[in-house]
Amino acid sequence: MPELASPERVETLSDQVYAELRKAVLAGAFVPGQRMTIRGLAAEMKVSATPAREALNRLVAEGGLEYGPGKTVRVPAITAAKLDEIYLVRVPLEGTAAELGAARLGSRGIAKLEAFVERHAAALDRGDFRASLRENQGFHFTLYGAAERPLLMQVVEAMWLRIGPMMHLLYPTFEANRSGLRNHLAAIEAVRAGDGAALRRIVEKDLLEGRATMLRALAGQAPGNLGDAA
Amino acid sequence: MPELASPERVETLSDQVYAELRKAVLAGAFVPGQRMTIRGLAAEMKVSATPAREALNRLVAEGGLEYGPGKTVRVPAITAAKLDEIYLVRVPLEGTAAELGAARLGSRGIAKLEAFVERHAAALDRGDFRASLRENQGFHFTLYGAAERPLLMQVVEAMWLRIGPMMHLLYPTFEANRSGLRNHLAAIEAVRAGDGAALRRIVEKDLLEGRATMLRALAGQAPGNLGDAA
DNA sequence: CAGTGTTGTCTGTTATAACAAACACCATTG
DNA sequence: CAATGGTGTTTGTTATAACAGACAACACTG
Repeated sequence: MPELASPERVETLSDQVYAELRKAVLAGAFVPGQRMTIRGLAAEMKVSATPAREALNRLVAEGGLEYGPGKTVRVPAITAAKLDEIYLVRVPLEGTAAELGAARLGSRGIAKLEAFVERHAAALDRGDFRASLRENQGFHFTLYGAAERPLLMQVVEAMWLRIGPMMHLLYPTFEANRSGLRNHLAAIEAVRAGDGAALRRIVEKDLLEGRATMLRALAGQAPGNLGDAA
Repeated sequence: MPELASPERVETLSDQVYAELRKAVLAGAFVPGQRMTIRGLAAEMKVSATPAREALNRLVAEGGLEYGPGKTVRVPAITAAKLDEIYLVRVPLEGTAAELGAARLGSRGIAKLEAFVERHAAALDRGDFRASLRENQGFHFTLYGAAERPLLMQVVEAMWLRIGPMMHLLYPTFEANRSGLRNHLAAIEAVRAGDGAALRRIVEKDLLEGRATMLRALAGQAPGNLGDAA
């Protein structure tokens, strides 16, 4: 037996299209209201309609995309109510994930968190917004991932997927990002101190500040909202 | 214009198969470890492979089914760790949903809850286990649904979907169901009193008692577990 | 009798074609 | 010039066929 590599797990075309699409949504690559077509996606990814359709439907089932009028698929529009609801779920779950994760992060894990904070700061310094989002995301997911609770993680990721398209709202607000950075530093301190309750409070604060920033941006610059509110 | 009926919302075959399958999983109609094939489902529902495959994949994306070795689809197996994780999510979210729902239930809503409790009791009295599960589910979903938070509801439903296949574990334990009934009565009292905090505590108690019952049943009668733990 | 190779069936995957509905555009008509 | 009709294109939906891999059974061979 020359190779021990995974005997299962064949990456199907559907999986690849889905993964690509998901990554794009998570990174905020699409603007809310944007319509996506099966054949359009298929052509772009050089596959037939079947895998494209499947990837689209899978993402809709997960909540990253939604059905518009008829059966067109589009990037969900933003409303304050939806944003509130997302945080209604995020706050308790990510608080829990952080607490559980902190207990399992070794010094190795803490070092990874510090590296994320460092790159996050650097990205902000050079004004690279996309990179700062990526590092922010990496920090959170590393912390939560240490909890090794796949279901919890899956639900949290589903929430981030919905937040993705809202990210473009934050482009102008670098101060909020700076504040997030400070929260991350405080979180690392709490992890070091082994103070789970404090960590939860800090994570909640971090999330709620982000929520406030988004709500402000939403109220400010989106009187004519993109996409339908349905 | 002779008819004002919904001009959108065409129920596709995929939707129908999906809805049917989802209902079955939620009702605990499948035993964990059971394998399902695309063509088998297609034949049973008298459709071609395409809608069957789509329904299956949609349910997998939602977490109600899972991929086994290769790419076979099966009903997820039960482990204590998974059960714990489900409740890690359920407890805070359903507590929140209950609190929000209670504030919006009118006397009309309270009457509906009472009706569920009454039918629940009747089902237990005549030993109709399936009906008792249905009434229990109806009680919870009515309470949560009043909150009118579709996203919160969606996440909660996804959790119930995973619990569905475990329901058969509870067949013998009618006492636990009786206890659940008492919790529901207490919940109605808390709703009447407008005491959200108390309601949350009662809901949490209800859930954790159910969790304990399931863990006990799992430890007792499943040394040789069905399906793979993967 | 044990082992091995072959074959047939069943699996999911993917591309494709036929279909109906929705939509937009454009020409024709009032 | 405005309204209306038709037409062609694009949409998602579904069935189907071709395909490759997995698996089991069975027969053949040692």
